Amino acid sequence: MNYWLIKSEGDCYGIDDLKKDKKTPWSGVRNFQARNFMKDGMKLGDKVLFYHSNGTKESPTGVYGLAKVASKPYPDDTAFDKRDDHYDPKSKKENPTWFLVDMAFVSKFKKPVTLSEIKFEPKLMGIMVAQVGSRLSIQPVSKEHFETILKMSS
DNA sequence: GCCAACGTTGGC
DNA sequence: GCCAACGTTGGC
Repeated sequence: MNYWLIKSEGDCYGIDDLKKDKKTPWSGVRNFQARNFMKDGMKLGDKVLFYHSNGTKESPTGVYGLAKVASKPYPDDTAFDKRDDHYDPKSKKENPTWFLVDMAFVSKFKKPVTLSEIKFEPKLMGIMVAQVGSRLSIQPVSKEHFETILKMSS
């Protein structure tokens, strides 16, 4: 079992959207490191922290809930679609550049674990998402860090 | 809205 | 293969 953190702009596609959809293809990732985590690292059933970036005062940046990996990796079709925001002419159907997995809703936290709380918690020292300039949209999380954040959410 | 940090591109 | 320029992310 591996643990992950995925980022989404909360007002673009947030935990409530995932709750409504129950399951969604995590499309549009156009970063090689993030792709490799989905393609080679993620296994069915892996647990995932759902993080909202670009928060506001009303809904601050932080972890809002839990998801899980709900498929094996498969090609990201949005890369083939000229009209899609994430169209990538270099990705060919016969040899796709971009892969994704499905994410399924697990739970929404009663209260989010905000980025400032994450930075303040000594047990979370070194967690990637709290590091300056950490822009990676899919990050591995240690079991200890994962469980600490879960505890902080209740 | 600003801007620092980062990944990617492309000229050489 | 280097590195400057550019576009994007994301915290504030």
